[in-house]
Amino acid sequence: MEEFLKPFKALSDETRLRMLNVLTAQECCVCEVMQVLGISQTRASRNLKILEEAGFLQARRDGTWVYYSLNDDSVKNFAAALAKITGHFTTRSPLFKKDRKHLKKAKRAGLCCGENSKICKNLGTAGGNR
Amino acid sequence: MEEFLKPFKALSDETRLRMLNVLTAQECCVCEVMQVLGISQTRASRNLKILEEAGFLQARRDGTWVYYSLNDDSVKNFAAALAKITGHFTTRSPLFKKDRKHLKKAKRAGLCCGENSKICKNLGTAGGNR
DNA sequence: TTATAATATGCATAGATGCGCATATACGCA
DNA sequence: TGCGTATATGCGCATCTATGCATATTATAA
Repeated sequence: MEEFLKPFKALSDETRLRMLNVLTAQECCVCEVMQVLGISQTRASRNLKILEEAGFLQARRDGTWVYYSLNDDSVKNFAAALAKITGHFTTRSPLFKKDRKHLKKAKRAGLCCGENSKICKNLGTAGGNR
Repeated sequence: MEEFLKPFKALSDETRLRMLNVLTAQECCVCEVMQVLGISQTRASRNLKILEEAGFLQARRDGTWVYYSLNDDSVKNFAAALAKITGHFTTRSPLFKKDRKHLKKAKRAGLCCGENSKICKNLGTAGGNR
């Protein structure tokens, strides 16, 4: 997965949002999370890991237990970045930059609409590159 | 889908992030988006709609064309909410509130670990409610 | 070293998601 | 009213995701 997508994917799941909600209040071990949310051990462990790998959580081992806690800075930084989609994410992915370039070059008149509509259609069908 | 999940889901896709990136720069019709990103018409239309339904975009019809533009407030509000996961999202979903309650009631000692570990295991296997 | 508890992970599967194709709909114009 | 262009959508399929089950791994203590 594209690296910059990770945090977005991590947040797109109810279980994981519930986890953040709980961990915002206090650090918890896997065991506690699973009980508070009423979910299985596997589910707790896996989703905590996903949040950790996205940078939102940090893990701390204490004997047999692994305690997860919110990386508050990470959440705030991410939120701040999101607030100004422009620029920030652009610098993270060459694809984003390219899109911007395309946009600049394209004057609306020439881009689509009117006599160029065939280009439009061709593009539409040309795909297949899922 | 849970309503509060919508914006998160909407942001968890590369195509849609690219769209936001472009629409941040200027309002575009579907036709333009598909050409700038080099994607099919179907794909453009569908994903723009998803972003719109999540509240990030607004659509404006002008004759045959539908122009989409960034709802900047929406993005900023969402980002602000995300920055303080605590509280804000809690008020959006009863499930979130419930989790918090569980957490408060539970004293760490009694929650898991040690002699109560069986409860842990039972919970783990009890599931089946995917 | 062996037993036990907490956590992580390989594998299989049901459900969600993304997208192309074909087609429907919306709109302007003759 | 009929036609061309732009956009939306039903359907089907390939892929991704989340999860349970069984099992491995890590750590503690006897």
